[in-house]
Amino acid sequence: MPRPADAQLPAGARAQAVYRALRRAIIEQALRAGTKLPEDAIGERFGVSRTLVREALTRLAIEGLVDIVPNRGATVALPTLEEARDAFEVRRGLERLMMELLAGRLSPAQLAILRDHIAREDEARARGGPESIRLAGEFHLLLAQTSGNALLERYIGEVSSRCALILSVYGRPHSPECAISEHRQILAALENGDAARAAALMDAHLQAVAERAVLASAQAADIRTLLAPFAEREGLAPTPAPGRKPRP
Amino acid sequence: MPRPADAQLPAGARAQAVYRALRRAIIEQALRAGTKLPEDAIGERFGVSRTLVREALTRLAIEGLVDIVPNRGATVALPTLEEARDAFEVRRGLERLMMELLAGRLSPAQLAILRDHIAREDEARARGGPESIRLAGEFHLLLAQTSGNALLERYIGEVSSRCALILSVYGRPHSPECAISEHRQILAALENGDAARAAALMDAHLQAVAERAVLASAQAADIRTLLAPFAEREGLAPTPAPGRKPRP
DNA sequence: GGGAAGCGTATTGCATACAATCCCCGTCGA
DNA sequence: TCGACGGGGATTGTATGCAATACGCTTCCC
Repeated sequence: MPRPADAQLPAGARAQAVYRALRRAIIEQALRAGTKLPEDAIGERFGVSRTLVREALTRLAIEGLVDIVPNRGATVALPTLEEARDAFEVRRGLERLMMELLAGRLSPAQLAILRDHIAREDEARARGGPESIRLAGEFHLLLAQTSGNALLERYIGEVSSRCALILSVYGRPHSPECAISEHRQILAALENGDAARAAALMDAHLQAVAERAVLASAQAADIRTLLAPFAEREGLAPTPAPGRKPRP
Repeated sequence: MPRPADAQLPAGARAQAVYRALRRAIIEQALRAGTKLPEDAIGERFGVSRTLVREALTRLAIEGLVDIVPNRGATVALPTLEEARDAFEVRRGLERLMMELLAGRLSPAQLAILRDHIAREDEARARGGPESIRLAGEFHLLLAQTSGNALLERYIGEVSSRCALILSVYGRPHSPECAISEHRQILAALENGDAARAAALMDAHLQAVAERAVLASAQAADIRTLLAPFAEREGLAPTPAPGRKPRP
């Protein structure tokens, strides 16, 4: 049961609620990269003042999910290819560390939770839809939680969401980003306490995800695809749109 | 030349200025862990409204340099021993990654800058004073900048400042945190392109820093030392202070 | 017809006002 | 003497107002 709609949330929680709502909307691609995020409209929708919306947007900007240009407001971030590379590099470093911390230290209860999550990934994949993307990312976040290192958890969460955004820009639409079998293999290695193998698997896994998406688009000789993020960044639409209608 | 005092900074820059000022004050221990940070007083001192101060404090809270308790305001964070361990763990993961990225890729110009920085560390150490602490941390940040990975740079910066705060709580006062000779060795390994050796050196370096401080205090059987952060966190002073004077 | 300048509107940046909350401290009762 | 209770002051949480800036449109000139 979520919560009575008229109940006031405790102090400071409403800004965070806005933050989480926007964050999730971005990751699930309900708000596509480049979308403008006006403070008024968001505040109106959530029933809060611009102050709280600004706070949420600022946090998202720090995380790299939105771009804020002074006097011009916030938009859903459009990561460059360089930023994409950076994010995956850092992610690999963090997740390898995580494998070291986790290998051989998973309790049966933790194993059960992780296996259950993988099962839900399978379901979501079968059904299709945006949930699949989120769940795949959350597997990594769940591992981070299990590690017991709160800072690592925060960083993994940030970089994961950033990667999700990147995949939404450079990846093929709704393609299965994480091969779920790879998740299973990683979990097995962790269970066996084979830190080196887990790290190697994770490394390969992330490499594969990155390549399936970013490098794929970089290697695609199709100039239109390559230019897409730059065009959208400038607010340019492809030719089939002669006259822009502000709000359909 | 800094800037004419009456010149208005561009939009959005004043909040960042407050953020940087507070951040530096915390790292250099001008604001000790546990110190209260009232919005009014800070805003008055910097000539900005509470709005901007809040923005700065929020950012610092995200970074973990200040704690914000709803309705009770912000204080300079008092990291627990567990948070200290987490921070050093994550830092090791990030800096090992950084070594991989840097090994064998330093240009002569970059090498010169890094060597120059180490020289300045030596000077500051000789003179003593709080600058030494900041410079030691900035060596790592400088390496991150050199890596060309902006995200890594941000994370290393965050975790470094957090570690600096931790050392200010658990470390011996003004002890030389980073052995400068270790910085030299690391740089040499990077120059030679020996990624594995650089990573190992960095690992040992950070391990040493952590042990010189955190573990040292954890092993110290002196209960008073162990309890200090918890006491301060609760606003408790040791016995020699019978009546508290609010503002000397 | 194309481009530059000017105006009006929409939106942001920041400060401030008001309400809510908490803490300190004095008072009261056991 | 100790603890519970409650008022006053200080501080934060949030909304709103005003000024500044940028954008889109019209108009004007070449």
